Amino acid sequence: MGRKKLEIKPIENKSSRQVTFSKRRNGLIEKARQLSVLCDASVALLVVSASRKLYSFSSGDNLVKILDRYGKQHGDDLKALVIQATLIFYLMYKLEESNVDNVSVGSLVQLEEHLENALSVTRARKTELMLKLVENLKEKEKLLEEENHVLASQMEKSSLVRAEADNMEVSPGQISDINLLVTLPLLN
Amino acid sequence: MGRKKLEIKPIENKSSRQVTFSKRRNGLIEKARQLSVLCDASVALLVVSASRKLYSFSSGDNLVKILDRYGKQHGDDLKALVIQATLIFYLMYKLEESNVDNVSVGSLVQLEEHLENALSVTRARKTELMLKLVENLKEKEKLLEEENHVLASQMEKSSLVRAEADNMEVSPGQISDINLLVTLPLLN
DNA sequence: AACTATTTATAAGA
DNA sequence: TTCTTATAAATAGTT
Repeated sequence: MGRKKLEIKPIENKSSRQVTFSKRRNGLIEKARQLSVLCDASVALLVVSASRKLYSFSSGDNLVKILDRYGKQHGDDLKALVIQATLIFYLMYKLEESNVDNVSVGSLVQLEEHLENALSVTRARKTELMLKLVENLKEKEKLLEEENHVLASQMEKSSLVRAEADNMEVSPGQISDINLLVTLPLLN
Repeated sequence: MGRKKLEIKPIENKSSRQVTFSKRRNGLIEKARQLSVLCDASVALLVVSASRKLYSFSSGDNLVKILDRYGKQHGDDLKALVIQATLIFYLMYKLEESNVDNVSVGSLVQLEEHLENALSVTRARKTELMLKLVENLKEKEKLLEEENHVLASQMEKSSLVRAEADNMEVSPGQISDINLLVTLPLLN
């Protein structure tokens, strides 16, 4: 929306990229603010420029509450992780916003609690996944061993059949289907 | 931008609020995407509706790298906390994005590491703040004790002065400045 | 979900 | 950066 239609692809010219960034960043933050006010929504926005400057917006205190409720409503572990993380993000945003010297011990204690929670959820999830992984591997191992066993016994049979074939004339009809099935994989 | 100018204040009507939320949320996410593409910026956006549904956007993998570099450039503890949190937020967003069953043990191990880092930074910061707090309190205590001491000795002097005044006639010139200074606070 | 009259955002220029 | 302005884009109210 300007004098010309702009394709959405990286802007090559450095100075016009800088100008566009400045304008659109402001626009985006304003839009985020409007959405939160108009629709009673909680919005957290984080923008990092190419030159590594950090810009952010977050709607009021109710975010923590809403996310907390959201977390309770959705029992899923992984979602809970996201909620935890978002809480932490939000808390830290608040910490950054306030003056460094005004950071209360209380907020840090709260933050520590959130981190510990997130950590324990993460560990539980990791353990669960690893147990599943080990189980799967054991099952695979078992199947492979069985297959091996079958193959070995079939190989034995097959060599017997070959030995017989070396020693005597056999009509085609006498070669069993089983022996065919076994010998085919052995060709690979 | 519509048939009428809309004031930026909470929309009362439930259904039009819902419709506006849906439209503007999509618009916001699209704008976030455009900014990240046009200007080589990293953007993370999180929206929680009044009905507690979660919508989010995050630009590509480079966010982790950029934030990491940003963190190194800005040594400040508190900023580092924000970076850590943002990393966690980003990681968890990525986790949510991928299918639950596809979450690798590796990502969770990585996440655990990040959480542990954030936790230790938080603890260090908390300890530091508490030590400062204790120091400040001790200093205050010391000052108050000194003040008390001075006041007590002055009270003693003052009562002596009063006793003298009760027992003898004194000309105005004989009341020393020191005694005046002492007696004035005692009037409060 | 579409439509469309308006408002709003913004690209280019200064 | 900041302002201006022509134009593109978003969207409020309507169907």
